[in-house]
Parts: sequence; structure tokens; C-alpha cells
Amino acid sequence: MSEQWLTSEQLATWVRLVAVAELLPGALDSQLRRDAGLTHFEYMVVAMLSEAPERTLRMTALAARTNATLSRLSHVVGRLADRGLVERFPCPQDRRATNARLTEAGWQKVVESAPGHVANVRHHVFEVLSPEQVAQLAGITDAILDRLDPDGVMTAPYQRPTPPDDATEPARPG
Amino acid sequence: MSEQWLTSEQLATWVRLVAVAELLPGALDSQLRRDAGLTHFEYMVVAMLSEAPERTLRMTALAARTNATLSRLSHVVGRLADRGLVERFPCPQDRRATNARLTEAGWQKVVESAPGHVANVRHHVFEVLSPEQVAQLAGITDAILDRLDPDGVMTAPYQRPTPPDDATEPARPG
DNA sequence: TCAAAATAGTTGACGCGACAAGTAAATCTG
DNA sequence: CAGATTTACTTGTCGCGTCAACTATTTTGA
Repeated sequence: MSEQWLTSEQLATWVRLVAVAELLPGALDSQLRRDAGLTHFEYMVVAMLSEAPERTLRMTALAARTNATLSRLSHVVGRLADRGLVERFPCPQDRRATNARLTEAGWQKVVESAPGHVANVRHHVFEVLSPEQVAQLAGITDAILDRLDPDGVMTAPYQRPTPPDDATEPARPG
Repeated sequence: MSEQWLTSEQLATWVRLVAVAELLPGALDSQLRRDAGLTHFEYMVVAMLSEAPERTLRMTALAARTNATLSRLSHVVGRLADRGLVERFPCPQDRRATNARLTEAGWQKVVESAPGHVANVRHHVFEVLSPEQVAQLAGITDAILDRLDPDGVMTAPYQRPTPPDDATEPARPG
């Protein structure tokens, strides 16, 4: 049981992983801040809404898609609502619940900011990785997320916001 | 030039990578908060000091080793000093500079909190990855950091805090 | 059927980190 | 060798996120 410490390979890998986890969010934030006036988290919120049917999601579902606590999401959606990018309304089916819907202004914001963001992601990540490395990274992050998010909250199945009664499961891009 | 969007493989990988970058810091923070009363960043600060000769580093060198801005580090070291874990004193060689030194209490804090932290890292990362995946991850994070930190700030060479005049380059664990 | 528990979300307070501005010492330059 | 620039921080402010507490519904279960 020399399970007390890390091997030097593990340590070297760990130092780098921590550095990425520390620096990547900042890099995403600063590009989006500068070009779109959004934090990366705010971008994720409006982007997830933009892909949902009726551009609407329940807070809990939106929290799952953005890896956030309900509290954090509530604060952020409140601010986005103040800025007119999102609107909130009570869910008719469950009066405890709240739906968040992207406004037209919010949709425009997504449309105009997505290309720059994607370019930034490509620049920082996919341009420097080989296709094999991308596949490896998928496997690695998969394994880590299994531990980090054991209940699979962030891969929660789609929850219809205000069911139009029929329809099949919509596509989930991501 | 279909360089506008990501392939579906890239997108799936990206979503997971972002989730890891979002959730990992929280997992590290909460274990250390609970068991040692330290944030992960505070832990890194005292851990880096504990490995330095004389348990002392200049602020700039410490910032490089912890992937932080000088401003952030200055605030955190100030708080750690208030708590008696670290002390600051002017660098004799360069009167612009400040040295941070780990106190005995700070050293004790590192000694008592390191095993739990390492166990947590093993639990969340190395227990779920094969040795091949660890090697792959090292390559991947290396490539990404090249872009993220082009000037290699965080891999800055060791800077002696208060040179005892002779001596060879000390070991750098990490 | 009705109380207890779980679910869904909001709110307020507080602490940390980013940004901008400021200080002071060292270094470069004409 | 004096002014200008760079380096090395520090400090104040402001915004965001976490935590704990709270409200309001829905569900469970004796």
C-alpha cells in the first residue's frame, strides 16, 4: 500500500491538469467578456436555451446542462433577465417550478457571439490536439466525470418545459 | 474552410472538458475546506512554499508556481499572513520584491492536510485512469498549456529567494 | 387524509478574484 | 547621470458564487 503519494508521472500530469483547470476558464471568460459582454457561464446559459425547444427550459434542467447549482443559476438568470436576454415565467404543470426562456435579444446575442467563441475554443484546444488526442481526451474526461458527478446530473435526460402534448425526443447537440 | 463549427466528436469532448474544468476545482475546494480550512488555491500556495528552499519564495515566483496573478496572490498571502501560516518580508537583494515564507504553523498545516488532499486527487483522477490514459493526459495538457500559457509563466525556472551565495540548483518536484 | 418529507427555487450575506490604479525601486537610454 | 520605462508588488472596488436560510408547492406514507 504505497497509496500515500503520487508517482512522479502522476504528479507531473496532475500539475498540468490543475493548470488547465485554472487557466482555461479565464481564457474563455476574457474572450467572451471582451467580444460579447458575457461570462463563459452566462454564454452557456443562453447557448443551452438557444438549443432547447421553444428556447425554454426549467431551471433545474438548465442547471444540469450548465453544471451549476440552482442557486448560482438563479442569480445569473436574474441578471440576464435584468439585461433583457432571458425571461422567467412559472411552469404551469408544476407551480414550484420556473421556466427560463431566451428572448429575441438573447437569441441575437447567441447568434452574434457563437462564432467568436467557437473560434476561441478551436484555437485553445482543437488546433493543438491531434484527432487521436481528442478521442483520448473524451475517454479521460468521461472517466473523471463519472467520479466527479456520480449521479450524472449533468447528463440528465431532457425535461420538457411546457409539453405541446405530442412530439418525440428532440436532438441534444452535445 | 469549414472552420466555423466543431465536429460532433469535438463538441462532445468539449462539453466534457468544460464540465471537468468547472467541477474539479469545486471538488478539490470542498475536501480541503472541510478537512483543513483551506481553499485549493491556498493549499497550493503553502504546498509550493513547503517545497522551496528555506520555505521561502518571492511573490513572483510563487505566483508562477500557482498559476496566479500577482494581485490574487497578494490578497491570498495577506490573508494567510493574518492567519499566521505565512510571513512576508522585503527581499534584501531587490527592495521592490517581497519574500513569502512559510511559518512553523503553516508547515504543520501542510503536513497534516497533504495526505487527505492526495487521497482526494487519487480518488477523483488517478483511480479512474489507466496508466496509458495518464500518459495521454500529460501529452494533452502539455499541448493545451502551450497555447494557454504561451510565455510558459507557470514553468518559470526556479528563482532563488535569498541566495546563500554558493549551492547548485535545487530539485523541483513537479 | 393529513402530516412529514422531498422538491424547486429564491434571497441575503459574505468572501474571493479580476480589474484598474497607485507606489516604489531598479534599469535602461540618450 | 537624469529622465523615462520597466518591474514588482499593493490596495480598493466591484461582481460573481457559495452557503445557509427561507418559502412554496408536490409527493409520500402511516
